[in-house]
Amino acid sequence: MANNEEVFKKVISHAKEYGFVFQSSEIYDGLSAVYDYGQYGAELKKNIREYWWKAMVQFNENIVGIDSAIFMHPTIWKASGHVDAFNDPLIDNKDSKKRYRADVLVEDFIAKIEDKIEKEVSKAAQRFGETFSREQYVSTNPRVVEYQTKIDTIKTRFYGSLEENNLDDIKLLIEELGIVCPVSGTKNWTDVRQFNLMFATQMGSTAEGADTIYLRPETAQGIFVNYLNVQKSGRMKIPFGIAQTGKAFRNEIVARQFIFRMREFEQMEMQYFVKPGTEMEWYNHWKKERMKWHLSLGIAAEKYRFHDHDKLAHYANAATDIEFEFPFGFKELEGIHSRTDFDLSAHQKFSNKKLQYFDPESNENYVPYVVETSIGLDRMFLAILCNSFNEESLEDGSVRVVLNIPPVLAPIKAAVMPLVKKDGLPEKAREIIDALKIDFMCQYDEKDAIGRRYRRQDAIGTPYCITVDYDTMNDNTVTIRERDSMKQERIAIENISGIIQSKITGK
RNA sequence: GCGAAAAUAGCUCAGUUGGUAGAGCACGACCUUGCCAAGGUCGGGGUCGCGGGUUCGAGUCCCGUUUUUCGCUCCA
Repeated sequence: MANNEEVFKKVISHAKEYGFVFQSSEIYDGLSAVYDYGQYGAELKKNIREYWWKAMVQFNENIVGIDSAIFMHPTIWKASGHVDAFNDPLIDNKDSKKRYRADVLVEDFIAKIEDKIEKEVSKAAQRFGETFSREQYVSTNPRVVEYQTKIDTIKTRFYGSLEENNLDDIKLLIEELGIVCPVSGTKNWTDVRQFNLMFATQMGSTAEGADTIYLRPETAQGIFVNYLNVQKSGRMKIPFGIAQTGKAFRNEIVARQFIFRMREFEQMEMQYFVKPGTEMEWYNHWKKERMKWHLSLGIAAEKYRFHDHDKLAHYANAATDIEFEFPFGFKELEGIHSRTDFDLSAHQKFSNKKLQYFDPESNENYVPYVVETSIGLDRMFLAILCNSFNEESLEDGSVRVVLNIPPVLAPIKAAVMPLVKKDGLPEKAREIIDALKIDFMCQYDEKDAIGRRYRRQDAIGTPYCITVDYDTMNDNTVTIRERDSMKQERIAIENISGIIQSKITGK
């Protein structure tokens, strides 16, 4: 594991040194858990996005892509459950280092008092037998009344403070009640803090007219609220899918592990709308399809695994993660969720608009069920980077740092270089790259010894190097050197483009 | 958020009991060589993460802070 930590550090510094990923705002000491993509990172990221888009949208006639706005109507986040579900006051115990929801601690405390009441009630019930009236008992027995009063007082104060956002008083209440941490048994609490995982901003240019709106914490809702627009304007028939890639924002409490968990990140999501009752069939279909997509990149199958959820989120009736083995362990890369009609029904309710689909086959109206595939683009980027990074020991004892990026994703597809910087070789190489760069990202390099230039390309994962030598001047052939094998082949200039194309696509 | 470690040139690092900032690589120019990285000459680049303190004097000691990595925690 210590070894893996080393590897991860090397990947991170390689990413910076070679222009893949930079810390955001670095000259101002950086901004926590925000990163920028550099010249090669932006290419790699774009290529991953395109590879996904092709597999989902271009290759599936019944899936279309959209691009919805990051800003959305605030009520959308009430309907989706994000406002309520992620607005909890949290408190930490300093001794056990456990974090609790303050409301849960208080509710648990109240539950204990209620237990006491129940004990009193059941004792009394035994004593009085059939003549026992619970209602009368709890309203007259002084001890029970006292308990009940205490509960009411706590509740009034707690929810009052919560309403006023008076977090100090919530902490005071917890201290006054003598609530202890179930793990450490101590009352050594931090202040109560409110964590809202959504970023808020103001829309409207005047202060009094401004409304709070949120930066979307997921891209899925943009698809749900547009599903009828797309269905009608695109004459889509169920089952059909809507795909989207785009930025999402989460105010993570702890954001770490390089670009694995960032506050601003990019998702690639597809929502598949199906007839209720068929969702499990499609859930299994997409589970299989998505794993196939990952394996199509030539990454070892052992690096991947499914992790089926036992505990399901409020919107799902089945869920699994595709996990990838990062240097820091198997972690979620993609989620596949059967979201039922939770989202569409919620939007139907909150918007007062019918979001039903008329099924011409069965002649019925229904709210479709949704199966979602959702992959983190940045995580995929990190997976590719970690998986590609290699320090190879060569036969001559030297070490070669190489990124074995799948050619289809490589930022630069080919480098063109003259063997020497004279005798017309640079001009010839320029001619070649000028033709080649119309179809491929290419790079020209004439500085330093040729072997060194090859190694520079290895470090950024360029799969092919085209070298112009003295033979080129006579017979219009060049050598093409392959990154992984370091083998060279002599080919005609006119065939370069076709050969690179076929190697990249594997056809 | 708690705890641990780290931060010196673009990168990797050295810097002695506190005494005026170094190396290799990389980068730029020129010369030389020419198929798997490190030939020669010259050159550019650092207020040692930031802010305080102790001291005649701080990269070095102390405090705070920021960022990163790790453990715990959290994770729609």
